[in-house]
Amino acid sequence: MASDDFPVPDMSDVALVDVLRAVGDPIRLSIVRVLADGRPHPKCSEEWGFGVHKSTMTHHFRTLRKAGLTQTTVTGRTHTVELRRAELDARFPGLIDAITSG
Amino acid sequence: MASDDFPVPDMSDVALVDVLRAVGDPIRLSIVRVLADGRPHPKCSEEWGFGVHKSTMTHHFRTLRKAGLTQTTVTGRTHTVELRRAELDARFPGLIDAITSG
DNA sequence: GGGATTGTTGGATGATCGTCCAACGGTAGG
DNA sequence: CCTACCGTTGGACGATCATCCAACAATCCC
Repeated sequence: MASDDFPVPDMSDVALVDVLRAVGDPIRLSIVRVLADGRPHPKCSEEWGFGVHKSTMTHHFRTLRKAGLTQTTVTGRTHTVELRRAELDARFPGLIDAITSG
Repeated sequence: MASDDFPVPDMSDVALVDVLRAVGDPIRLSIVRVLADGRPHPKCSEEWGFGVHKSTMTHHFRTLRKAGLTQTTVTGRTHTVELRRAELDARFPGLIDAITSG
């Protein structure tokens, strides 16, 4: 399973309403707020202390990626996820700030 | 049916994730963008040119109100809806701007 | 009062969503 | 090779959601 198996939409194709729907879930919003530090995070990180099943996390990470919020990099058997910060800031100015502040 | 029949949550009780979920729908996002002009708008306004049933609009207006985004004023047989702009800006700085710009 | 306007309520329906589980597939390390 | 680890896939299930429809309620105007 390579990084190519996690395609990302063109940011110009990303609709605001889809971004909002993606972050309109407690777990996904928490993920985005952690990712807002700008660094890549492993999917298995202990930071995600939600009490949900592995496959549920897979579902949430996929939802965020397909909504244009994140991108996944595969290195060996670990996956790291990262916020598409610069692109998001260019497309939706102030949105990520507003969502992740506080 | 008076204005008291449309209770509004305390802004301090409003969670960001609920606001985001409320606005994560095409129709409700459009409503909020129209309301962003700061003026009250009648619920029956022609501005809402979505091809949906009356009761569907009732559902969306209720969803927005319960999420803390709007407030309703009843005058006679017409209802006007209004964005709780100042309160929202104080609670979630930059959010409404980010959502309604562009 | 009678009819038209404005909007809500309740129920029904089909779709989507969040979650879990079992099974599978690479990858790394002994 | 064999095992442990990391993560995905597919299916299943209950809950929520957006929508429509019919019926109702309140208000305004003639």
